[in-house]
Amino acid sequence: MHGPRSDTRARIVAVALELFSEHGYERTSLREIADRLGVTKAALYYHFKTKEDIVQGIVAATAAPIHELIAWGREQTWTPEVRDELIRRFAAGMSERALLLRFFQENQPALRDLPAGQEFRDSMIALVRLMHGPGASFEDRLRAAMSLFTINSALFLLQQDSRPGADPAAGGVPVAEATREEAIVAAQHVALEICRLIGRPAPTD
Amino acid sequence: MHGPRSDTRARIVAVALELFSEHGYERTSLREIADRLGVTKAALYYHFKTKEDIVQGIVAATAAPIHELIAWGREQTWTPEVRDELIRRFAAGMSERALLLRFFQENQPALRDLPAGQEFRDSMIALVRLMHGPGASFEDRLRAAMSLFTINSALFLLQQDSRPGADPAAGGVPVAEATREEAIVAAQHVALEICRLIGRPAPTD
Amino acid sequence: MHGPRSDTRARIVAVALELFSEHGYERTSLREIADRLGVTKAALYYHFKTKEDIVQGIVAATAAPIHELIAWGREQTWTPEVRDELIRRFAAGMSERALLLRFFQENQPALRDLPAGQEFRDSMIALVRLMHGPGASFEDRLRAAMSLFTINSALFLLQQDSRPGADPAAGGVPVAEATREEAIVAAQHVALEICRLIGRPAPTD
Amino acid sequence: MHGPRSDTRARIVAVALELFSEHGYERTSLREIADRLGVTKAALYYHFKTKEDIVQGIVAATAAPIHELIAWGREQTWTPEVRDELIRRFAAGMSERALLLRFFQENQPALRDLPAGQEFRDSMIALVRLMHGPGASFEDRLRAAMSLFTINSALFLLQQDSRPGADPAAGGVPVAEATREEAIVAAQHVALEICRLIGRPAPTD
DNA sequence: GATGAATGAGAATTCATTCAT
DNA sequence: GATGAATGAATTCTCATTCAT
Repeated sequence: MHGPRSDTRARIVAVALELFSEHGYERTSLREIADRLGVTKAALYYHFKTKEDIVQGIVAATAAPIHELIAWGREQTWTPEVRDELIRRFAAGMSERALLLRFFQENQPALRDLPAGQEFRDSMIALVRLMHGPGASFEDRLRAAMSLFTINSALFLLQQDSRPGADPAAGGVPVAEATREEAIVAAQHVALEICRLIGRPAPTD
Repeated sequence: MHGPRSDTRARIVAVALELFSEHGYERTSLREIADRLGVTKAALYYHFKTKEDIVQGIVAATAAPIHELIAWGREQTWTPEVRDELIRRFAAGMSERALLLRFFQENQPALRDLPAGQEFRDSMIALVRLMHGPGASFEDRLRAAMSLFTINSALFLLQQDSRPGADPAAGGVPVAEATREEAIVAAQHVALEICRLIGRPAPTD
Repeated sequence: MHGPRSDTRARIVAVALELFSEHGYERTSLREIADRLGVTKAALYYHFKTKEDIVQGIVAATAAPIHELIAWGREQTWTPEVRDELIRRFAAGMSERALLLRFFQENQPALRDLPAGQEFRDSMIALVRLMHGPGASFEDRLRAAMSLFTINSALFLLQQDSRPGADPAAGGVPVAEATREEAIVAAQHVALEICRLIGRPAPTD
Repeated sequence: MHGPRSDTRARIVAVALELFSEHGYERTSLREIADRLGVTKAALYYHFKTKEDIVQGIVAATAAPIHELIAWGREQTWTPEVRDELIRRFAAGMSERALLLRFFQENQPALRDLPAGQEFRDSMIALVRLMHGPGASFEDRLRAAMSLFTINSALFLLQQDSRPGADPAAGGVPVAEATREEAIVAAQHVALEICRLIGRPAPTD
């Protein structure tokens, strides 16, 4: 082992993720990334072959926990407890992965054709399958998916609530302001609730 | 009445929505839109001041039902039945609005600064508020949001399942293939289930 | 006679001159002219074949007094008194022609190839010749030209003096603020002074 | 010393000034500049952020002598001799600055809003103030301005005289053809004459 | 006398990418 | 490990102009 491949490489990945998730992949130019790092565009090309390659780098640097989670899930025999544990573990790393999740959710068009994008979507699908177990109906697949998405959505909702421009009169009701920590706890609660609907008969509408 | 302002204008909106939702806002050039319509780029500029203005046109042409739904919701006094009815009505138009919803979900970075984007987000937030009623906790807001998102996500999930490249071995289990109609029914089921969690105490994890 | 060819035509000329002299020929689009008149671009094309044609229209509507002045000058036998009278008459109409003069001075690149531009320059040259009379040296031609330009420049200078952004410390001295009327009087004074230098031997530098 | 920042940068400035002063700022496209240099448009953007920025570059590369002249003038106590010396020094560099002066005189609309344009006008105003000294009347300011303009105008007049299209019959008199050198000498003569009018009582018209 | 709709040509600008040093 | 200089391809947008009605 010879330590990190290079400090700069890691810094590029970090800054790129930050800018991609904040302003979007297409709206972030390599110049912006280079500027923020205090290097030139050409330097980026020393570390990455293309802009798309930086995305690959981001995934490589961040996706390990999810792969581990999937690997773990595949070793287990499906039970409701395993299912709940999947959600808990998925929620556990959420805070660190928040940028990544946002990046993937909000940049689908750019990511659709990228290997990194495919890979990420496959991971999500794999997680969904692990959650609902074998032989599930479409309805159960949807429940499982929504349970996972809950984790992703909580921080998004939190952000909306604290958005300055938000129309306070909208809906006519005041809403509870939550902290980031409360949001994470709530996300896990709700996600568990939802995944426990799996296998239940649907309500009669 | 003087009929449609112009056929071309409406056709631009339709084609733009189609391309924007399929390939993304940034990846769709005005040339592509014009080509598909059999007109020149300059013709687009006769009808819309800027590319962003086309988005505004899309919203103006599509958002009416949602505004009506919000207006209806504001006239009602909140009850669980009203809440369920909101979901049903929201789900009702889903098929026609599928492109619009996808467009908004997958192009946040481009839409964030656009008036049309703000407006759409405000609409969603307003719906969330109408769903959970006054004095809701963050948890209940999250439940309401997830209930709405379920409608948006069902078609997304359906699409994944039928995606050619999908790794069949992923998760090790076969999944039920659903038709578009079944997906819509399932979406409403699950959305109702989730919104009925509103007000319940959270599970002990 | 059937009166003015059309009211709109005259209004186009007036508005165009105003905008051309304020923002420049190239920076003024036909849309701006049309908008300010409350008509469409296409309407302009009913009255004028091209944008350049509007310039021709401006000249046709404004240049008569200068042509008359030239005609008058050609009828006279040159004397210092005739020369002075040329300046006086040229200065007399200055206020009304201010926009036109400014337009021609500040838009040379656009006007260079236009017939209207040629014509205007020829008029100026003709006036210069009338001022210095036959057999003049280059120096005398320059004196005559500067005498004429003085009229053009006075309003320009006045405008600079009253410009808000003008650096008051520049040059370290306060300057006398003049009114428009004073400027016109001064212009004629100085122009006469200068044209009276014609025929004098040059100073030994 | 690290030599010229880049040869290309300087060549861009030179070619741009040439084309801007010959065909006008608006009528000169970046493609023309690039073509004449044998580079691509994008290369221009490597060296200058915008087209307007090239103008800034032109000024930066050419305005030093004028600034020095102003600085020198500010150090002197005003006397008629200082005033005359200002004109002489201004005239001295005229030949090299001819393009620049023409560019500024004939492209006012484009330059009006540019910092470079403001700066240039301020320089001219500053020179005028230095020429007439403290406590001048508007008339004296006008004399000072005309004296400076004489330098600018001489080459313009020369060019008119040698213009092929010039109507030889105009004014009915033949004119003395001058060489470029004679024009410069004449310009300084006449400019001095005019500036010596400063402080004189006006003629009775 | 005028409009609505459209075009063709071209402009400025941006960006990912390359490569010699 | 990195830079300076440059490119090629595209993009959004503007404008004078046309023409059927």
